[in-house]
Amino acid sequence: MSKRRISIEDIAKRAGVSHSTVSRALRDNSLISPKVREEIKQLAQEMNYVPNAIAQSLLSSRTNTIGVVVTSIADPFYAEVVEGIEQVARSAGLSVVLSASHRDVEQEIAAIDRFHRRRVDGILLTDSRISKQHTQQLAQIAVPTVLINNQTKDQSEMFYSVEIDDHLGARLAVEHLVSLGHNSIGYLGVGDRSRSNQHRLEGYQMALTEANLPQISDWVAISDEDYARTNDVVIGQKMLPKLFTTGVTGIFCYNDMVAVGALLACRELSISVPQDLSLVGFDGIAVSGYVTPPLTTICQPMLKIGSDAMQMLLDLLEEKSVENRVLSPFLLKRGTSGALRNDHT
Amino acid sequence: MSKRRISIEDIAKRAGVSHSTVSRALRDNSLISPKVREEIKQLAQEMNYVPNAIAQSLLSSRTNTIGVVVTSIADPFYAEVVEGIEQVARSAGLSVVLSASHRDVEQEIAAIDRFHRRRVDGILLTDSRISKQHTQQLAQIAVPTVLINNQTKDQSEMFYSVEIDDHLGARLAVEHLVSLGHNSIGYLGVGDRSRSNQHRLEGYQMALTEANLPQISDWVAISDEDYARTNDVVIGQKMLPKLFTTGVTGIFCYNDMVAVGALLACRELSISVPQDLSLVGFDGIAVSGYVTPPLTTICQPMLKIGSDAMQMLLDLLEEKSVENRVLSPFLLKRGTSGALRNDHT
DNA sequence: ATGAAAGCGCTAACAT
DNA sequence: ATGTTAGCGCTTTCAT
Repeated sequence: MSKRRISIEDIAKRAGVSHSTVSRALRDNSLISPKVREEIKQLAQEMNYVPNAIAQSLLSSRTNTIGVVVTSIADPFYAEVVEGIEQVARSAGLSVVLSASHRDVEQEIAAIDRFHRRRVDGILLTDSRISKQHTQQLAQIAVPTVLINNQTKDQSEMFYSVEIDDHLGARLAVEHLVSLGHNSIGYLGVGDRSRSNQHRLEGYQMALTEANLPQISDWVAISDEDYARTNDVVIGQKMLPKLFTTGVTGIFCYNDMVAVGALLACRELSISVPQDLSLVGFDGIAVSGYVTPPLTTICQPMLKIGSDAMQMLLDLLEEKSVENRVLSPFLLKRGTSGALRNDHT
Repeated sequence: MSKRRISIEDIAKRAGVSHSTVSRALRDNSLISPKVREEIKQLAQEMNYVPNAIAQSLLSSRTNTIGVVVTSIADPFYAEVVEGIEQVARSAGLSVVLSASHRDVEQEIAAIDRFHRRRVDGILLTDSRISKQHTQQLAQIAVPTVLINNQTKDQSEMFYSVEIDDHLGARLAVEHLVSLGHNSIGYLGVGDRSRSNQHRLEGYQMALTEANLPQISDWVAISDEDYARTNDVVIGQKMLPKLFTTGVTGIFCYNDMVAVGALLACRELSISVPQDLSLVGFDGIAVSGYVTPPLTTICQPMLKIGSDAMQMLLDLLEEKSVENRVLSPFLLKRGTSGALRNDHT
């Protein structure tokens, strides 16, 4: 492994010209005579010259790189979002540096800090937990930043954002259950996602109110901090039994993984879905279509969330003005929701 | 968004010292008096100085960055592998640049080329399809490269590699079915994964031979190119009906997604699994545990594949000698495999 | 203990 | 049309 790579200088020597001539020839500068231009290009090819993007960056103060923070790379939801990000980024000639935060503010800050040192051109933060105090610290860095499904309540006025309409999604879920005749509808949520969980809970409550349905506190089950580190399927599995005993006939779950867990618990307990209990998830990740029965769920346009956010970042880089986006989820009716049985007590 | 960031020079001016003093102070050079060292550090803090890794890289010819190519970011298998990669990379202070190849050689080459321009310190290629001719082109670049589950048959002598023992995995799958009493065992494979599909098929055949079981060509179904772009679940779904009519009682599927597709097809056709048909998958991705019944599968240690490969890369960067690794998969017995029914024709 | 100067590989303004 | 020079931000000799 030779340490030094071929540089523009090396080519210049071999060609008997100055390094700037080489630079110009390689960049198709019109001032260079077509003849030498071709010669130099040919030579560069032969010498296996690969331009040094680091040196170019130092000069241009553009790295053509963006940083992306996800909670976990193996998270099927954000994997899909990142897929959307990467597609747009790549076609714009930008590389994606990926880092995982594991829903930990410290790790998130650390990742952002590494991005800054690397002088990324822009940053995309998913499920961000940076609070106001950190914001100040990050504010002066002055790198275009777009938040995707931001989880902090207070500020978004500093950064741009792309979000899903959690209120709407929750209402769609509950309204769907209501339309099937359910009137004892529960919510199975998670404790560690502050904002989205909060919004989905609010949407759930609003929908119940509008439908003139009762709200029983026992019908709302939010996993406590003990489960915060376990995965969502386990949360669903553990929480379902108790929630079911409250007599609910339909449950809106925080997300698909929780719903899958709930579904597994139902099988364990011989609760028939949707005959005994209807389940609605949220996200629309692939796995939701593979379980039995396939999950009725509120779909987020995952690829679009990613590509929209990335497009916003591109616009920001070109100093265009952009507007925050709130995308709408939609109901995908599948097998886990059904009409309320008449004989249900 | 101010264009110019705070530089070491700016701090130097404010501190009334030279920029090299600042550099030394910041790097804890022992020659600097403790007093000014602290003063300068303090000042840097106040001025929100963020060191420019680009400039450092230009000098050190080390970017502390590695490039990773995956087929698709949203692929649950490689997502898990990348998770393992990123964990090790991060704790070693390296950032991960991620790119998707979509199983296309051109895109793979393009990604590698971008990595080279960016002067990544090392490269990790998953499911690589680069053939011998490309290898030459890539050889002179001289960046430590580790292949993960490489798909090209010919060469690996140029690069290091971490692989799963596909032969072993296939044998484990078939032997499991044999041990359950099956003697008409089929293979459901995919057409576009040259090497791993080939190896799993070979392992299947070897295991059958060793068990003195018949090999009927109709029992081997490999999806043709038409399905190459569709996802694996669809492949399983489309291929199963015909394969089932050949009278097999057990099927070893190329991977979990194919097996999930096969399982969905079975439900469609009212084929009971495992009563009428046993199914074995490969990979051990999360979804395999969520379907009904949960999939019996051959597990690959995905996180370990990633972290081992990354560790190899780290060793390579430190000029240590490394050896290729072949990891062993293992059987996870779950619900889709069962004893052969006596009344089966 | 600190400053001055060179140089990493490149681009661009300024000669010629 | 091409060469010379400066400089991006940093580290590292080499002086002092």
